Amino acid sequence: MTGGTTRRAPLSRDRVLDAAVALADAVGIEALSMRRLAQELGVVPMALYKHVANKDELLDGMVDVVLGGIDPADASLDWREAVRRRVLSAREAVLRHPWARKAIESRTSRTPVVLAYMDSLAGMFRAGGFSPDLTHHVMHALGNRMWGFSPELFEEARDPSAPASSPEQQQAMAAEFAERFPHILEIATAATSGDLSRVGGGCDEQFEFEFALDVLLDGFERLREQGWTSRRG
Amino acid sequence: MTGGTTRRAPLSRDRVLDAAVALADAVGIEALSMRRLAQELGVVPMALYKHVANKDELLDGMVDVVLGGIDPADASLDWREAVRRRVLSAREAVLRHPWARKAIESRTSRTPVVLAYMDSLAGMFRAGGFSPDLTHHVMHALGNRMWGFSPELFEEARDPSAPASSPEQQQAMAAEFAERFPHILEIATAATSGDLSRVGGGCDEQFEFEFALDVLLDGFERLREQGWTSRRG
DNA sequence: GTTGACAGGCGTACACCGTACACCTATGGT
DNA sequence: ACCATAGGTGTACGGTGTACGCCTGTCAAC
Repeated sequence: MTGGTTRRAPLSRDRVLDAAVALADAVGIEALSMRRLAQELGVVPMALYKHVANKDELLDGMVDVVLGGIDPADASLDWREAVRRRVLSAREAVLRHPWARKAIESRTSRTPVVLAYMDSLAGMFRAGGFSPDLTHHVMHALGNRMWGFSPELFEEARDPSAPASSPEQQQAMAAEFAERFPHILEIATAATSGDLSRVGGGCDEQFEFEFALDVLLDGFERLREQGWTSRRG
Repeated sequence: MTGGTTRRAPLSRDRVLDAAVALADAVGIEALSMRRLAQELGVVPMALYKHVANKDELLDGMVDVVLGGIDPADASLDWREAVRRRVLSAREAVLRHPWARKAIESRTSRTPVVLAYMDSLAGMFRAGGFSPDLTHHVMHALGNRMWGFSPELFEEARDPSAPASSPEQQQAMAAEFAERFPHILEIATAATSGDLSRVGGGCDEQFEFEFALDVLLDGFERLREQGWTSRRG
């Protein structure tokens, strides 16, 4: 008899990918191993290789899953709002998974999902009156902003396992920091409205992201109006 | 007697770091292991641990070595040219080592070298009349452009080990591509002045980089003139 | 039915990784 | 002359990705 305990549902590429995403969400990308993933699926490690060629392909697939969460394009909007929303939607999708950023950065392959996203973005510029030439360059300029992140420069990465230091040590370190990196201290102060106890609390990354995005979009708009072209030489 | 063969020069943190950089240059960052590095230095793997705490610290140190190649700041320039040169110098330093980009992206720690670079950049904005507030936001906006790269979206990553496909297959793939990603095809055509055989040859990454950088710098300049402030609420 | 191909899960094995721990030894200050 | 110590050694452990061969349940063709 086959019954008793219901037979485990058979694996599939999608099931493997979904489980990998869930596992990475739970334990982090660096703790995601083929063995651990197999265990999670109640299966022997080598079974996974019937569904993904190797770990790199697994990671590519996981990225595709994340990117699948990006909102579809809305054709009724003007180019600027359309691009803005799409990029911010990508950001949301990526930030839903803490590991996604690193995974996207480390992958270099262009899967069809990635190409489709880039294509729709390029289409928005074209529909908005951008020349193919200008579209090409602004796509480059958007760079990884397309994916909804840029390195979080001021992220403190407060290490909770760091050894606790005495107040005097902290004070000494703060003093040295102020001397060596006065400008960083200054802008950190500005960012926290002078409340230096909040420095570790981080800035409003969403605000910073939109700030940079809008500076770029403003610039693009101006270039478009001017009929900018790269004819160089 | 100690002579005969001259005794191997003793290790030091700097010697380890330099050897690691050279090895990564030669064999790539993913083939850089503690064991391989030790072998290169004619030493047993564990000997390295007297000079670096672990592999992560080794990578941090390597990044610092690379960043050491950035030109010093020139105080005689106006802010815009100063920032521009410094960022482009960082780009040069990073691109000298093919692995550096990935290494910088994967590290999250702020070593003193990194902080010093950020601080000098912030100082340029401040000296150019940017408020601490605006300086903070433009630093964020520069994002990884600070490090001289952004994801090379159109880099073909032509895999030479890819199986050769027949002309018919290639044609079929091209046709499918044109149908699924028409806008990408269009801007690729623009980028190569219509010579599609050059599509894989890549764009002028340096041009694209400076394009984006200048759009940002233009935007920053305008915000500065307007006395922009983030007082939000 | 019977058969045979085959998709998919299993087990073993290998080479490699980072690094903890104990040990040895040459060096230099006292 | 002493001994602490910095720095190189050797062994060992638990992890990794994955090549290779086997076994089994499913299903189409006869």
